[in-house]
Amino acid sequence: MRDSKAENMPKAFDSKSQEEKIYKLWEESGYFKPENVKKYLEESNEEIKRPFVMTLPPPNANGDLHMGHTCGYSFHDAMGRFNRMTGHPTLLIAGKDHAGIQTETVFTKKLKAEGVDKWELGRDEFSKRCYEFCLNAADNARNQEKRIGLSADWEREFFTLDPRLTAVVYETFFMMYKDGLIYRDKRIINQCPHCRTALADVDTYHKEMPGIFAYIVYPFVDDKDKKRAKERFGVEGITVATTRPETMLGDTAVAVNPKDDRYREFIGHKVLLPIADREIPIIGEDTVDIETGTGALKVTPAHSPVDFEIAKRHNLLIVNVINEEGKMSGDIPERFKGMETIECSKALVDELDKLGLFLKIERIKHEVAVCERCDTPIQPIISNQWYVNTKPLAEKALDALKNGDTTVIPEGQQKALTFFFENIQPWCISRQLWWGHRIPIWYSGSKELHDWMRDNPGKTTQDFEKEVGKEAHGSGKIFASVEKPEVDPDWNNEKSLLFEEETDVFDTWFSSGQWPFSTTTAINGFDEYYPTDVMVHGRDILFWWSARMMMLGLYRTGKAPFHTIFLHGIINAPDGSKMSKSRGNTVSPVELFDKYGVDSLRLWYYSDALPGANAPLREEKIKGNRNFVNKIWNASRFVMMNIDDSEMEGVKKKLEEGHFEGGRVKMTKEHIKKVINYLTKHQYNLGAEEIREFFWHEYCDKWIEEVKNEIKEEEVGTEKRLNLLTELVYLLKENLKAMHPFIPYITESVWQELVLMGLAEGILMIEQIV
RNA sequence: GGGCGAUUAGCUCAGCUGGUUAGAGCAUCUCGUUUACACCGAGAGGGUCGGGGGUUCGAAUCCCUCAUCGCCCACCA
Repeated sequence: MRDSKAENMPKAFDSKSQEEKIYKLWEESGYFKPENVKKYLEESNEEIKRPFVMTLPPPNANGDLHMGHTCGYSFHDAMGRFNRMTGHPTLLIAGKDHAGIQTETVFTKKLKAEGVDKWELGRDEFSKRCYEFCLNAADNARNQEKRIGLSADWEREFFTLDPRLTAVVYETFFMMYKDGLIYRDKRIINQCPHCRTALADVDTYHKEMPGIFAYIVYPFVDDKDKKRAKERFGVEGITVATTRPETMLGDTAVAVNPKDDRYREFIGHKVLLPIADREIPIIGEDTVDIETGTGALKVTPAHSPVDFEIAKRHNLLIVNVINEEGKMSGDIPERFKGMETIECSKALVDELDKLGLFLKIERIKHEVAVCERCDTPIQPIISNQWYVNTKPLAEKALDALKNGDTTVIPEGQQKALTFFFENIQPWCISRQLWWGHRIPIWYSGSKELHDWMRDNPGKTTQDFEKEVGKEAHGSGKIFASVEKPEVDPDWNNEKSLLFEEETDVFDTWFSSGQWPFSTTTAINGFDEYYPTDVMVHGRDILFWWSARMMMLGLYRTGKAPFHTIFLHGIINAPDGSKMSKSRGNTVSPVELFDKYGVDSLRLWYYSDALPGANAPLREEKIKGNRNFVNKIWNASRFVMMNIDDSEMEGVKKKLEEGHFEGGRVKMTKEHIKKVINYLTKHQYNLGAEEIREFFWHEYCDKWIEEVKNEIKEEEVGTEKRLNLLTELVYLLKENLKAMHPFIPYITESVWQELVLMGLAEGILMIEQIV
């Protein structure tokens, strides 16, 4: 250990070595656990308030933290530390996310590099190895969380696939299934041909891409119609315009607006779908825009959500022509089968041109939905998936927002969330992946049988056998259960009973949407720690995450999972653009930790990453904060240095007696009151400004300078000197407490220096701000 | 198309429910200090608070309107 003399303190605050040392001290103190905080409060006769609890967003287990993560954790930690220092046994639950699609992709690549094929390995072994991979890889992210100073209870950290959480997630699923809130449905879904899975709407985003607008003639069947069309339109049919010619093979109608004079008389008549040679009707639909294209809309129910709705209204056939891989398939001419959609589009245009049915092509730019993970344009296809009926859940969430059980900061985002809940759509929760929580469903007979029975209401398993040509080995009913069911009461058949297990996994958000109650339940602390207090994350995942947590939390517990959603700002690149790996403009937080120290970065987050704001990275500001942190170090060093060895006992005694009054004390007390107020109201920018302003310009620039002059003339050991020095120490300690939630490392480092000199005790982290 | 937000000093931003000469950090300039700290101190310059209109004794703050920018949601044959 270093000599406790202040003269031996280094002239500049060495953040890196101190951070390591101090974090270890905190961790070993045990005060990251609420039980120990409680014990401490009891022993020191402090008031014990209700627990303060936050469940933290789990970052990807195999990734690095980015500037957004560390921003969030800076806010979590400030809230946690503030509450811990004001009488609340505080629990921060951290986690690591299994991150479905992303991890499956990464791990598959990793296996490949090792010469292992995922399909040969098989699903169970893959999952087992991937689980281990995640657990091992999690150290990296965890160390980065610790580095930012996060005072989480690491003994209660969770991996999102932890069996204890899975149990809760399954329980929720069974309840919802029983309540009819979860159902299987055949709808248009967003299929990512690359990831080969269904995606929820929120998992896609829109991107402007070049495209085509092709005009194609669908000739009339009836000669009279042909003649009339020829007179009117110059061609013997009705012309449709489309951006995706390949979908025409799945057309089952042409829709026109009944108000459209050009086409009204043809409603109910038939055209011949070229190439497919299928007669399809002209139907009247008010939703068709007369102005767009030719005013005649080709209807492809299987591959367009809008067309699907039209088809439902008009009882149209649904013809699937694109499969899960984005390739042409189904009831189409052989020559197109297996083609990529673009290839097929070209081939069709060529053929149509030869038939004289292709009029023209326009080059356009349009917004295309693409997969959030891989940027591949999504294919809308018809598919059987699992859904959550979100309507009733959203209503409860809306109530919670309206009656103030949950408040969103900033206010504008509360409106956005309200709007989201008011217009909520069914939530597709099944994903065709291996990595995740397998949906606990067993199909009696087979999945195919079940889906066929749903498609053909009123028909029997015998009909299935006849029409599909496969044997039925079950009733087609569904059993929600983790373990394979033993019997199917509806199966009284001499044929053997077989069960097929659902292979799909849950959307990650279905499990992470239960985070506040799944984690508190898993630590047997639900009664004590739920509902939690504040949920902190970036506003980019408000609908994905907090919205789901509210719905599922209210459903399971009847209580909103948190009273406040605090959405910190988004950190952008210095030029104001989004940080992204593909742009190559990301900055690693670790780099900034090393360069300026953690406290400096934290302080910058508090002042710039405000709710509702976009914060372009400003290194000069972080540098300025570094200077402030160093100022604290040196001011403290100076105070300590000025106490002569012979005066030490006197100062200690006066500190213990604790009679402090006068202008400086009064001002400091008012200052601390302000800081508490700012922290209570989540105004971290004002808090950060306040502590900086006060410590630097009041404590350092005025008071220390004044005292410096006043003691210059004094003999060592006089009462006046002792009083002045003791007051400075006292005020320093009070300031350190108030500053600790913002900049924990420097304040604790100084506190520990004071401890070495016998001017303070214990650990600052647990000191109570009065 | 719908929603949300922004526009204040050279730059990045504060400024809560309207109230004395509009603030901070960084940058710039002047002076000082080298036994707490040059990652320092004292001080200075710099803004008709996007335009226009209104409410008010009083508006950066409330209302209307226009302009520009950003984000989100939905759709696009």
